Amino acid sequence: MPELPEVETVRRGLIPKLEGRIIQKVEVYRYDLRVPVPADLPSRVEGRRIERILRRAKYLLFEVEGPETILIHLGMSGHIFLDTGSGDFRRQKHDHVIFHISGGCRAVFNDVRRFGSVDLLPRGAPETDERLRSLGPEPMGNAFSPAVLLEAINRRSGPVKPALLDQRLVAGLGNIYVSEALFRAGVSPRRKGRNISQRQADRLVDAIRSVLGEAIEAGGSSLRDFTGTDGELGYFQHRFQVYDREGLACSNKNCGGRVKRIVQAGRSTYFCGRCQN
DNA sequence: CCGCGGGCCTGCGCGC
DNA sequence: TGCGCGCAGGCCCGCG
Repeated sequence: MPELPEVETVRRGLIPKLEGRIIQKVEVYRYDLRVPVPADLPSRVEGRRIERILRRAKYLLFEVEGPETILIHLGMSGHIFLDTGSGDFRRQKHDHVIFHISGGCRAVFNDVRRFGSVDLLPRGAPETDERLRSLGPEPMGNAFSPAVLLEAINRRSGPVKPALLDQRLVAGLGNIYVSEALFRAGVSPRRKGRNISQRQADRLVDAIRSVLGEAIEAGGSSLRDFTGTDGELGYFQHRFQVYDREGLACSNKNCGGRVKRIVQAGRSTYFCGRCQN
C-alpha cells in the first residue's frame, strides 16, 4: 500500500529506534529484489552509525556514517518490521533483509512481491542518482504550488489521473491518494491535463495537501499506539471517500450519486461522476 | 516528450 | 474443497 503518507509514517516510527544507533550486522536472505541488493551491502554498512532517516517521495533514505546512504523502497507490498529484541525473534517468510541495531533492536525488510528494493547510493545522491533526480516536487513542500502544477499538467494531453501518478510531475502520490485528491478537488479523473484550469489547479494542490496531511496524521496516531509486538510500521486504518468504494453512495451531501470504477492506463480509478467535472 | 501496455512477483478472493 | 482467473496501493522499459 505504501504511498507517501505510509512511507512517512514508517520513517517516523523508525527514527526513535534507529537514529544515532549503530548497524551491527546485516543479514540478506534474498538479493533478487526488483533492484538487486548490492552483494556487499553488509560489509559496506556494518559498524556504521545511522545519522539521519529521510524520505523523498516514496523512498526512505538512511544516511549512515561514511560515504553511502541506504535507499529503501517498499514497492507495493513491502513492510519494515521493528523487533524490539525482547521476545524470541523468528524470521518470517519474505523477510529479505535484517538490520541488527545496537541496543538489541532489529529492523526487518519484508516484501512478498519483491517489487521493493534495498540499495546503496553515494551520499549526497539526489543530484547523482537518476531515480531521485527525476522526481518532481514534494507535494507537502514549498516547491509544489498551483503555478507549478498547472504548468506541468497543462503540457499533458492525456487524462489528469494517470498524469498525477507520474512521479516526475509531483512525487509521492499513488493510485489511492490520486483518486482521493481528485474527488476532494471536484476534478474528473478523465479531464485532459491540458484542460485543467487555474482554479482547478488551486483546488488540486489544496486537495493533495489535505488528503496527504490527514493520512500522515492518521499514521501518527497509529504510531502512538505502537507497542512493538507485531512491529509493523506504516499501515493504518484510514477511511477513503472513493477508493475501493465502487457502487457505494457518494459521500458528498445532497449528491445522491454513486462511486464509479473505471480503468485508466491499466489502473483502477474511483470517482463520482456527478461531483467531479 | 507523451501515453499506454506489459512485465516483474506472490497471495487472496471470487465464481464455478 | 479445489481450481483457474482476475486483481492488487509501484515502477521501469519499450513501442507507437
